[in-house]
Amino acid sequence: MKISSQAHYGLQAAIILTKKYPESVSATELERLIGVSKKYLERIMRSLSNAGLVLATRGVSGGYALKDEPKNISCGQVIRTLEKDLKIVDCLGAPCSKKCESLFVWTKLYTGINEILNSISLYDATYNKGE
Amino acid sequence: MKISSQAHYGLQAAIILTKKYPESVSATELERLIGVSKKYLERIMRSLSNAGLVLATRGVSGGYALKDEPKNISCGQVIRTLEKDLKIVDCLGAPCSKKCESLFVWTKLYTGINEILNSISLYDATYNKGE
DNA sequence: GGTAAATACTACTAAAAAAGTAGCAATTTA
DNA sequence: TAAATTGCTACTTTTTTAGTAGTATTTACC
Repeated sequence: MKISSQAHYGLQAAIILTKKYPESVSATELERLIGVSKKYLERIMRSLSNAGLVLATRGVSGGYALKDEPKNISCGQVIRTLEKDLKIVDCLGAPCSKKCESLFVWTKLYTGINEILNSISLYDATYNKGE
Repeated sequence: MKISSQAHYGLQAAIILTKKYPESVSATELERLIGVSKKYLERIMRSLSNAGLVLATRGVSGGYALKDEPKNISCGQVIRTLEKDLKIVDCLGAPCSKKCESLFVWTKLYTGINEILNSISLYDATYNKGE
């Protein structure tokens, strides 16, 4: 029940992009700000780019920028992209062989987690911390 | 962000104990019902017993029984016991070295997960599935 | 046109965590 | 005393995660 380092770094990066929005930020700069290898961050950012949340620009003075306003992107979108859709148990899609009686609980938990993360926009995560 | 097999099996077992409450159920019978090795279940049940949620009785005709009424035990208690307190990121207790800006989100998520699981009693998990 | 700075992609390795097994000890009932 | 049960601990195997490395491609600027 741990958040992966990719989701952790990815959300940090998204918050950084929020602060710079609509400018773009290179992996080199993210490395400096977050303290993780550029190569690893590149892969994370590429996932966010493939998911359509981030716009990647190549070449000198390129980098990564949010593709939409920070109020229109949720933390859920970022985290689901980097965390295998947050399926907390395998039997959420296909029920356990041994008619898993606890499915009700996992479903409620899964739904709740998604609601929470969908309700926090990147803007909120960045600026409304006191709320 | 996966639930561990221990928490999964443990909740299934707790639901079985709920159905039999206040009778006790042996690991051998749990093995038959859940389809996982008795030895593994013993360890899981021992954790629940050590946590004070389950009463373990040794000897012939012994087994495991809920220590309190199913309405008074929450799924949160069961799952926190088997899932290292659900601390989804390490920096929940001690903040990241790199002043982790995403902590706000993880805190909200952590709180929400606990609220959900605390709000579902074993009774609910067993009988109120339609709700 | 060349060079430097940037992302894209894939394959690989190493470390950590989780899952599950095995064996023996202790307890209890009959 | 025997059988059925939980208690404990150490071990092994498997899976997952984390992180690295190398090469290709694109772009801006001189």
